[in-house]
Amino acid sequence: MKQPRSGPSETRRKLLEAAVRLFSEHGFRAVSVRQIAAAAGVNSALVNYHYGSKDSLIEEVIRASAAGHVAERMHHLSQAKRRGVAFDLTGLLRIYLEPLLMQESWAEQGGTLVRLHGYLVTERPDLAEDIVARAFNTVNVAFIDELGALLPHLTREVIIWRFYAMIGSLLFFQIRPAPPGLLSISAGRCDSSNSVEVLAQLLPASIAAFQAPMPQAGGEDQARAI
Amino acid sequence: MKQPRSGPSETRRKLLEAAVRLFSEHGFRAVSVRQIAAAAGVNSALVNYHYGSKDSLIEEVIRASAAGHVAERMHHLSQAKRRGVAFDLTGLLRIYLEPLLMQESWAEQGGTLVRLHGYLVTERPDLAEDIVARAFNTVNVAFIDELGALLPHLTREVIIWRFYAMIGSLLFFQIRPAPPGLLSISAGRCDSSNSVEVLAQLLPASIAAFQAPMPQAGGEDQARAI
DNA sequence: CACCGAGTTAAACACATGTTTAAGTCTTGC
DNA sequence: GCAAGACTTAAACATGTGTTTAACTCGGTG
Repeated sequence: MKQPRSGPSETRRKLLEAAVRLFSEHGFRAVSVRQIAAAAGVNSALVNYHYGSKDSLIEEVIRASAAGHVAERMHHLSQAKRRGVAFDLTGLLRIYLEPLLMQESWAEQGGTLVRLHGYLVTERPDLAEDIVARAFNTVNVAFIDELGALLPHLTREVIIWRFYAMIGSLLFFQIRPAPPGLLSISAGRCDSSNSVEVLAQLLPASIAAFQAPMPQAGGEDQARAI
Repeated sequence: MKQPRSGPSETRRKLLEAAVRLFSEHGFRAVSVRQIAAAAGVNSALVNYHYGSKDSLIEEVIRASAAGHVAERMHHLSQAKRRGVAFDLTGLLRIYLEPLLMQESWAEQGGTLVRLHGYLVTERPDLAEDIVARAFNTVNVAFIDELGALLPHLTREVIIWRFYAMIGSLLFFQIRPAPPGLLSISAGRCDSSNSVEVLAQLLPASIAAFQAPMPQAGGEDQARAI
């Protein structure tokens, strides 16, 4: 009646899946190794056996979650470039944001990767710089390059500032449950768990933000003027 | 040679100060009661004696940190309204953002309150809705009202979406150390620990975002079009 | 068959956590 | 002076953490 010994690294996969789900729902610090093992239905010593340590598991979770998305977005980008299509700002930002919000490919529910990224950045800044650089820098640089080509009136620095501002908004909207106050202040009419709506709101605002003129040099003098 | 018994609730104050500093630097989950007591130079049982529990201390930390800022911003707002001055979008957003970034009044270093808010939202979503509502809703609603008066082409919902997008960017830039990739991609030229620079970058982009036209109705159809 | 080694298990380890306890100290008001 | 009570202390408590250990299972190979 016993299952045939589940093929090598069958439980490895189950552990990774459980870890992705739990980490993306509650963060890295709030989820224990034992909870992950329980969710995967295996002994808790196995995460150390298969992944060495919790930190290595975290690293692997991000790596595995990011790989598919990065590939997908790079593919869309090069495809759009080849066809010479979608190279207005709207098309470009859509290619960047849509996979992150809709998550058609890798996992079922949307936003998993974005939330993992957010938790990593806030809870494990010691790991974040390296992991994020490895996982996201290439795709981010590629999009920043394209943004630079479409926005010749901006320096690269300003583009980077605005790119990160957009990521910040995206991360904030992906917090679960909703960012506190969003629902109550809007009387329930702004629901950030509706990814389609988030995209519809974020896109035109981000486009306008990127199209804004250069900030005036010497922010010092400006900033004091209140 | 012993200090005269430090007045009642002298250590209460020391505990709160240490908690604000440590929580805002490392988050709520990463800082233990014992670390706070050690930083305050008192016995670790005293945080439970004076504050009841770690959760109550967290609540008090946010409440105490927010009180000064909220008052300051409401004061600036009503003052500007009375003088009929600064009521373009730039002036309004400056009144909102400047105290959060510069933090002239309550604490020395900038961004403390913003980081506390960010950690609360990501690490303690169970406490966040209530605490944030009590601490920030009045000032946020006040600013959203003024934004609505200045942006008659937008519905209130859209204003709320864009307001929260701005808060998300702000939170992201206040992460310490810098959001991973910001420094490396920009080769060190974008430094989010420079609050003056953050304000100079965030302000024109947010202004443009608020001035953007209404998003087209029926985001569904739009969003699928890739 | 014997055996190797990858996989799995329950138990233990060493330590950190938030909180409580019981005894103590000191200030204050009567 | 002395009792009431706010405050402080070291120690213990109960639980949870990541990780390690030693025994064990079992399929595949020489």
